[in-house]
Amino acid sequence: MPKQGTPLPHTVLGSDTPCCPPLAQQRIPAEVATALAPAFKALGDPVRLQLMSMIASAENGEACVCDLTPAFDLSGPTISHHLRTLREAGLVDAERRGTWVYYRARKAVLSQLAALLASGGGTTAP
Amino acid sequence: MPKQGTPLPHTVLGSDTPCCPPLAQQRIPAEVATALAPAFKALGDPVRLQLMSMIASAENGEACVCDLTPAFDLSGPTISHHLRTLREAGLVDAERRGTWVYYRARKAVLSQLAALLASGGGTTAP
DNA sequence: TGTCAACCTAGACGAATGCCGAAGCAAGGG
DNA sequence: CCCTTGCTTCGGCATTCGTCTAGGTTGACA
Repeated sequence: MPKQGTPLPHTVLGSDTPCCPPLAQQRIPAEVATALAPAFKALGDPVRLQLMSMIASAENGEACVCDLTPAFDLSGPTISHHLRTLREAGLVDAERRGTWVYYRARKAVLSQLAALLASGGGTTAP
Repeated sequence: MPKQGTPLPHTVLGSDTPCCPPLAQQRIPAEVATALAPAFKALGDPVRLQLMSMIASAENGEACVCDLTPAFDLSGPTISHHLRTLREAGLVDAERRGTWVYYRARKAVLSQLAALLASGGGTTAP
């Protein structure tokens, strides 16, 4: 294997995921839970949650790593690792353009997760 | 001291949490990320995600542990531990009624999380 | 009162996670 | 051509997580 063939891999949770009936409306099957849990787990860290927000709310829908890294008190490799986690959870896409690497949010997946958490019928009941 | 005075404690993420402007609309501050990440982390496990769904979609809005436990190939204490995690993340409430303990979903919190993930404006962008 | 059932807590252990520094690849100048 | 800059991967610790068995604590019932 010539070492570094593929530029940047993604994973899972594309469009083959069953998903989507609101969590509170119908008991979700084990398969769906197993497929979606990694996405929530990826969001279950303050740094990644901020990264996700910075990427998703960026001007052109994409953010450069060179803009993301200095926003934290963490080393470059650590940020890279968190971005990799987000990528492997299917929450973002990465693309290298010239010198820099840009990350882009997969809004469809975010919507999927939002729909799952949405209360379906009875919104709130204080 | 008779040891077990308080019945069952909850934690965090009640109504003091800032929250809510969609993640993709505006970069969320570190405090908010820190406050919300534990909730996502709690959902980042297949078992807890299923538990959450079973509780949230239960008939009367509440589910008995005695109904939850046999749905998994896990020991009772393990399920109890997962329920505790959900409780400490502020996602569910627990109440002991006679012999059984009932768990109830905090739909308001779920809605909060859903709103955060909702794409605000541009739903999907293939 | 004694006994049983339901559920939680405590302690332990392997596996995964978060962090870093050092090293490796890619692109763009001198 | 080499050298610098940007980002990722690699190898290592310290910490956290998921699971179990064992041992309470509470409530119901004979």
